[in-house]
Amino acid sequence: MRYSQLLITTAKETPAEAEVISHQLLLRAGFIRKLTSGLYTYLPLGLAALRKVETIVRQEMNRAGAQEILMPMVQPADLWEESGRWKQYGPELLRFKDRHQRDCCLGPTHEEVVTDVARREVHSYRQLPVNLYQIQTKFRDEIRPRFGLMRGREFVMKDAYSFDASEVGAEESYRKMRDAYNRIFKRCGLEFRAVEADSGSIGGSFSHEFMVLAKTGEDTLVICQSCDYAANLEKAKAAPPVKPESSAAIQDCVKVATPGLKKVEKVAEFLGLPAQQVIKTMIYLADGELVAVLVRGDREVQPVKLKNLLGVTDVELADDDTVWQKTKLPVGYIGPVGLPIKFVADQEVMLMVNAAAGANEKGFHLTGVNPGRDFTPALIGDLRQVTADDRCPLCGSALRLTEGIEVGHIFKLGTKYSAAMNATFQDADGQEKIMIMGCYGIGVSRVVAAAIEQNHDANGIIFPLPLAPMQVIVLNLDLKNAAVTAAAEQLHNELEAAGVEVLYDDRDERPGSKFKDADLLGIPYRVTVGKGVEKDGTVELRARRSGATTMLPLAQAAAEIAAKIKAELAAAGE
RNA sequence: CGGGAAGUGGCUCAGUCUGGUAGAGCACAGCGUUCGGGACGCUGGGGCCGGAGGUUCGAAUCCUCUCUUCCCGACCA
Repeated sequence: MRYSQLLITTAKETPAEAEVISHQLLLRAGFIRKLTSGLYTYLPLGLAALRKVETIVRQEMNRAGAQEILMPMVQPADLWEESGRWKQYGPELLRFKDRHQRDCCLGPTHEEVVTDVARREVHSYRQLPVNLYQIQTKFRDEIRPRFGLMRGREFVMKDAYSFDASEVGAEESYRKMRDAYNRIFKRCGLEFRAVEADSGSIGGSFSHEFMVLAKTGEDTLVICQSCDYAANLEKAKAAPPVKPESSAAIQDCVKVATPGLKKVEKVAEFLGLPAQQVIKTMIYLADGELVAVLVRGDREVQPVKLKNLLGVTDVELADDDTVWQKTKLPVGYIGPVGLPIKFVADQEVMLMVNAAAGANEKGFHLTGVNPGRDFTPALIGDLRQVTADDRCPLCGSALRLTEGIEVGHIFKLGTKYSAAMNATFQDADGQEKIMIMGCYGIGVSRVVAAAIEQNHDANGIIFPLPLAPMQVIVLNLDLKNAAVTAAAEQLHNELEAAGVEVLYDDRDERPGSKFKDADLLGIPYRVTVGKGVEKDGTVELRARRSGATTMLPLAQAAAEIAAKIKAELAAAGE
């Protein structure tokens, strides 16, 4: 490919609209252009990088036994009515009417359509298991698209769906996908972790997220320093609480005036107790109903855990006015003793002895509060957020918190959709049974952004070789010099003939501009053809990541580079 | 949707406070000098200053409304 004929404009300056590095570099390097909020055009090199990810994903999905199909992006409301999601799904689902006034939507995901495919096509256990996938543009009308390709409204996703005849089979399908995902992200050359995750609104019994480690990640991961435990902070289990030495005698409940002291720290200080001796009572709205949540004073409530314990679809912190209007309870002085609304407790709270808590009366707290004797929660569970000070729930070692970008998510769905939509098959025993499903997504376009977040320097992108839109860039430093130009053209041709993806910079630009652009684009190998060719017949090979340079004789250059690339891709798992 | 910021050639911005009819750098086109880490000179094309209304002799600038974009929160690949 000749640079002079490629549709690309690079920019020295960072566009004002881009905040994160991948967005900035994708724009500066001329890979993408914004149409409007959350919608991007992929220019040739941006598309080339996207295709690299698609190809790896496709190869590994096929290798894992999945079959590629392509489903419509426009979907009829009827199917969504069947699954119950027409009502459940929020405004993120873009709905519209066609000319016959039929309700439709743009597919944000394809459980409904694929389940419809399965129930029409699959009738016998002999046809199972089957795993169907597609690579397609999804549309989600995000509340706040941001960070360029990281969270667009339109994005390219690989979504796969497995159908099995039995639980055992479904678990096997899940395991296969998990293995495939590990291979995919390894082949992409990314540093990533598979973590235990919340299964969210898609529902189902368990799931893993694949996280690319990068500072700009929107998620926080909890990773064990010594064993394999890794989880999303939303889901990370707190190590089981240990019962403290109960040398102190059980005290009686005493009401103490604590005027103006609403914060746990203030109350603790006033009472001369550590914060962990205070019961913190938070009031949440769970699907619109007020629920109090008890955690130790030095802990934070993890809303996702709360949502799961309560079995509701949405929880949010209730504001003070709402609480007062509905219950006449003064926020800051609320506690479990005699609390008139439903309340639940973190498991740690149940081990507290002689704790302090709000008295449900403005300006007063109670001391000597003891769980069991003084209050009984409706539910008890792990509700608090894990911190860096916690220990691994599996092995007890230290934990590390780190940021990650979610690039893949796999779920064991069970029969949520197949039951609702009546996707059944006849089993070997002649019985009609419901298929067991799993679903598996990869944010293909997000992988491109994540790769850049993880691989860049002050000069631009540093693509891992398997994802690079071009593997080599050949710079002709002196177009007017016949010998140099002849050498550069020859190298370009030989590399292409050897199956290398090469961009030939034949622009009439000064060397400095060419070097800068080559760095910005992140092409892994750069070959500079300049005076050296005339002097001693050599060209300079430079690795983008390490900056290491080697001089190669022109005659062998193409063959050596081609071999190097082949070897490197093989090492990456191709 | 709540909170914050910003809209001026393709990009980065100045000009707005104190109204007088639009500028710089980059990019683009031409010519010349340059040529191994984003050169320089000259010339040129390109902007109804996001939109609508208002105030005024006169509005990029003041007022009102509106649209859009970006950032922080709840959702998610």
